[in-house]
Amino acid sequence: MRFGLCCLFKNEAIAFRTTTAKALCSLPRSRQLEKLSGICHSNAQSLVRAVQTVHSLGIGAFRIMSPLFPRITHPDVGYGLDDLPDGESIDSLLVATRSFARHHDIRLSFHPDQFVVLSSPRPDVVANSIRELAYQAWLAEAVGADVINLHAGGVYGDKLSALQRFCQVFADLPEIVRSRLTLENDDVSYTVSDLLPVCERLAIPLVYDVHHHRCKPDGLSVEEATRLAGATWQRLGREQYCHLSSPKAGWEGGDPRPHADYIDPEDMPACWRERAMTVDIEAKAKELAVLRLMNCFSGGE
DNA sequence: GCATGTCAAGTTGTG
DNA sequence: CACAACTTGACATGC
Repeated sequence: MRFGLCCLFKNEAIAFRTTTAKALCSLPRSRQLEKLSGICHSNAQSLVRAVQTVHSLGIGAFRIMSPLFPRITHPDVGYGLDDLPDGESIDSLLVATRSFARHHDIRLSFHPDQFVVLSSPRPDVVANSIRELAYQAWLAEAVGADVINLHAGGVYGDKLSALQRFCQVFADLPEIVRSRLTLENDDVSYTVSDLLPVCERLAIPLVYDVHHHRCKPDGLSVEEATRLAGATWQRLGREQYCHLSSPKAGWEGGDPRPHADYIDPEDMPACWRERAMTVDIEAKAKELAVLRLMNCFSGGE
């Protein structure tokens, strides 16, 4: 069992900077690139420190935040590493991240945010999504990340048509994207049962989020969903990936979807304990939540 | 200095 | 019909 941290730290002094398109637009291009170069260089340094810190804490996986290089695919202020004054230095920091992660077996992943929707009926939305995925895949290749995990997107009144569009778009994606793309069950629209046929058809893995499954059940037990999702990874010879979180307001009464600061050990499926798998911990207390959970199960492993 | 509103992008469900 | 929730800040602005 390998536990993973998502994007940020609570107590460690590791921060990721950003900027807005609006702020950049008020600058001439050369000043834009200087500003972006400073931010990207700082973030690449933070990424190296993040994987080092994760390793020293005994955590085995790290999800990299999508805007590591902010606004890089923006239509007006987008850029490439080559355009930045510190481009070469940034590139060497990515190489350093990759070699550290590989040497210490830190598994890296990406989770593009809600704007990346391959099933949308709107061609502009799909085109922007493909551009963003190409960027994340390039970055994934640079740092050695094996997973770019997506939700299936909207329903638009007809799930099967939406999934059909997803499959059509998938077929034309570049290989560096396709070889990393995974689908995750969400808490509103698509369950494990909905996604399994798509994953089988496209030969891509299914990331099983047990919290989403509990918010939107589909008749499968947690054990069945774990096993069926696991098979999509095993068939590719890859380690299974799952997500775990606890409801902020508890399972009774309020909305169970918002995430709590820490994981209630009760929410950890018993059938996961002895499994060879990566479990990303989605909790607001970040590395503190991962460490507390690891402590909880350290006797059992 | 410090508080507060704003930030590229999509979709759904709620008030 | 407008707006918050998804993940969660950090930045820019204005006092």
